[in-house]
Amino acid sequence: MSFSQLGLSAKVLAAIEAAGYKQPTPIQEQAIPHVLARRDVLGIAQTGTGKTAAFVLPMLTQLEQGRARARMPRTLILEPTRELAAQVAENFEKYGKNSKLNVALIIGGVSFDDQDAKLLRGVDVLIATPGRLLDHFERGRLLLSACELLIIDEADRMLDMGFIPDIERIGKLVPFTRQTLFFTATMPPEIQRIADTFLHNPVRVEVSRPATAAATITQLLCHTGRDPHEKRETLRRLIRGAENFKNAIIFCNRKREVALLHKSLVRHKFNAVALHGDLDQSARTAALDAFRKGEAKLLIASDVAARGLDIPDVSHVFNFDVPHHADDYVHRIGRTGRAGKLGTAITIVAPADSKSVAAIEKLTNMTIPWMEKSATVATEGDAPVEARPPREERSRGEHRRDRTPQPRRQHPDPARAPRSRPQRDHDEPDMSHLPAFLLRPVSIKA
DNA sequence: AAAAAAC
Repeated sequence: MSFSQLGLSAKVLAAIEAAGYKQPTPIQEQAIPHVLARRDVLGIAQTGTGKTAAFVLPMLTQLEQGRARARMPRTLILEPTRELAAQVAENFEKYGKNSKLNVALIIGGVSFDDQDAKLLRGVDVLIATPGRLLDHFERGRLLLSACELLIIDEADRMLDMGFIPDIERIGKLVPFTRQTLFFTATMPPEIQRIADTFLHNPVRVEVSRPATAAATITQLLCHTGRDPHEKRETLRRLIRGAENFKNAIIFCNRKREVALLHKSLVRHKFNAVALHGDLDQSARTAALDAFRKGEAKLLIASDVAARGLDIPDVSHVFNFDVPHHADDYVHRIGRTGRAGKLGTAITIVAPADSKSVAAIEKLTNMTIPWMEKSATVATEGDAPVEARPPREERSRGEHRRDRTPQPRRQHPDPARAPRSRPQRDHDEPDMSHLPAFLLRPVSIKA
């Protein structure tokens, strides 16, 4: 099957070829003809399946005819996060360079007036997060009565984030006669109910999880203590020892922890940027840009970056914290091993996390190996000596007395290891339980 | 338990 058989316009086919794509993915192959036939589509697909192009490409073909009127967008795409919205906008740039379409990105955290000016000029494609869209609507800067196509992307995530009331409200502002595309990764009952209210006689298109996800990602667990300093030390050791390292996303459960860890890594001369929802939008965009361009090797992030972000070449994902929700784990590690590339996902597990790990193993239906289990026992002399942290860090509540390094024996099952650790009589972590490949130092550009 | 999203 080739793109030329799907009914796309010549301009769009030329753009696809220029982008270097040869073959449609299963979701594109199944959805594009229905979208072009103006059917409603219920798409069940994860990110990484080519879902975005499955609606961008036929939209470009459809929109070649007709023209937008001031303040009346012709199509509307709703996304749960600002970064995802921006990413969809980039797709229109990429495939739409032969078309003269007006694309507007309507998200929070950036100038309202610039967006307003764009709306006034008339937009063919409006890509929005719900809050800012409703803001424009309430101020009377936007009418949805000429909108022919509504796309709800990442519906299950919108549900998680409590956006469904906003989405339902927006749905009522768009004419009943519109075409609707509804994408979700999972189909819990609540999402099914919402899909039923939004869609009329939809075609159901379902693709399995990208086979790439499980197969190309090496997953590992690494045991650590509960002390934050020790966790950070474990992380630094994992990064320095990572095999085939190119870059990494490091996930934390809390925004505060993202900021803290980012500071600490920068102090340790790592080339790191941070991304979470409390940063202003320019900082968020700058961080993501730097990471995408390879200027920053480490991206420390909250779950704002867990789903959908498409960075084709991430070699490692580290979970600094075990996610509380097992499906977040799946989304986080899916940031690596993309587009057929190999990836490694290492989760740092403190004693209190065993329940969360069990839930993840249940969901993924696999036992994730502990790094210790495949250990090649290294002698003390083999372990690289880690640079002593700079003074500032030691003075920030992380004082520890200098002690002679002592090898620590690993409990056979770290999840059941006694909670009270006998004594902390080493300044450097014990590396004797690590496989040899993790002990090889890797230099990271500062 | 937390993240995300509007001024």
